Amino acid sequence: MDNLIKILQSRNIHPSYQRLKILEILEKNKDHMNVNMIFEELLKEIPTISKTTVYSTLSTFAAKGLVHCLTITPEEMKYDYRAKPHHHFLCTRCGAIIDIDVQCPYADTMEIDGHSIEDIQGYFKGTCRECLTHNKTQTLK
Amino acid sequence: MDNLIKILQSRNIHPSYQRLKILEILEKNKDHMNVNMIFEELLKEIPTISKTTVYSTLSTFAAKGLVHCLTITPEEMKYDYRAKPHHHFLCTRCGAIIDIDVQCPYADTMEIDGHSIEDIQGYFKGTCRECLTHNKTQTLK
DNA sequence: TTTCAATTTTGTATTAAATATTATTTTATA
DNA sequence: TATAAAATAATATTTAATACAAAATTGAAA
Ligand SMILES: [Mn+2]
Ligand SMILES: [Mn+2]
Ligand SMILES: [Zn+2]
Ligand SMILES: [Zn+2]
Repeated sequence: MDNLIKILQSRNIHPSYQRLKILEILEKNKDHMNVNMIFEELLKEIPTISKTTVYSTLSTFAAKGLVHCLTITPEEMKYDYRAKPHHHFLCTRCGAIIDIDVQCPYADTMEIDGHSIEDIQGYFKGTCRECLTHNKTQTLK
Repeated sequence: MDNLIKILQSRNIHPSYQRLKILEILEKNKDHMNVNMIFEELLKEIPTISKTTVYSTLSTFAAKGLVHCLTITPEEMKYDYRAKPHHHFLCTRCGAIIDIDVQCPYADTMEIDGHSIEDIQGYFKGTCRECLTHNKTQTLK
């Protein structure tokens, strides 16, 4: 927990109880959670938590570079808490979002066609390995 | 217009008046329009057009591979009508979405980590060339 | 400690993209 | 022409995200 406090302080984010709990949840489930998943987890420990706080905290985290925002699905934002930049695969059958460690030739580039790059997101979409082998039928839009 | 009919027929899409007009708009403004932009354009020629029709038509076009769906912004879906696959740059200052012709090493790959790829989307985000030179101040979220 | 401003959290209301549902219109076919 | 299927339109609903204001908490000055 002391570790989490330092993480927030190093980014000039006041380590409130709510923010620490949200960071803890992101650390624990290193997946690609949406606001509702985080909110539901929080409810277990902070019954008074407000969804507005989750939105505002994630917005703060994103602004300070603590989390990355994924728009891989059109429904809602997914939040990624992982140090190394990486790409993602979205399975259109089961909805899984899988980390892809590709070596993007622009990963270390700060500029492209004269535009200054601050973030790179690579989205691969298709059918995941699991679904291919199990030959599942359900297909997401 | 005969050309547009053939495009739809070649993909087994019945060339209704509404669909042809939507395709025409997509051809004319080869940009990255959202449903509302297309709807507003349509209203000029088809005052009775329904937004539901725009949604359903674009959904059909996407299913048949006529358009590509971009989730580069979290607000709403953008539709891309261009033959060659390409990547995109989003300027977080002015909101411009610019085509990027990068040579992605996975562009011609159909598989990654055992997952079958059907679509690849590369999103670069930052400050566009225009904004850099004009040093504009407004910043989008 | 007390006071007070700034920050953070919460509750509520609102916005708007997207979908669902049903009715109407158009098209194709027997 | 009659009928079924497909496409369009109108309306209602859902829900992620934001806006706004009130309440609570924090931190520093007095
Ligand atoms: Mn990830
Ligand atoms: Mn494009
Ligand atoms: Zn899958
Ligand atoms: Zn710009």
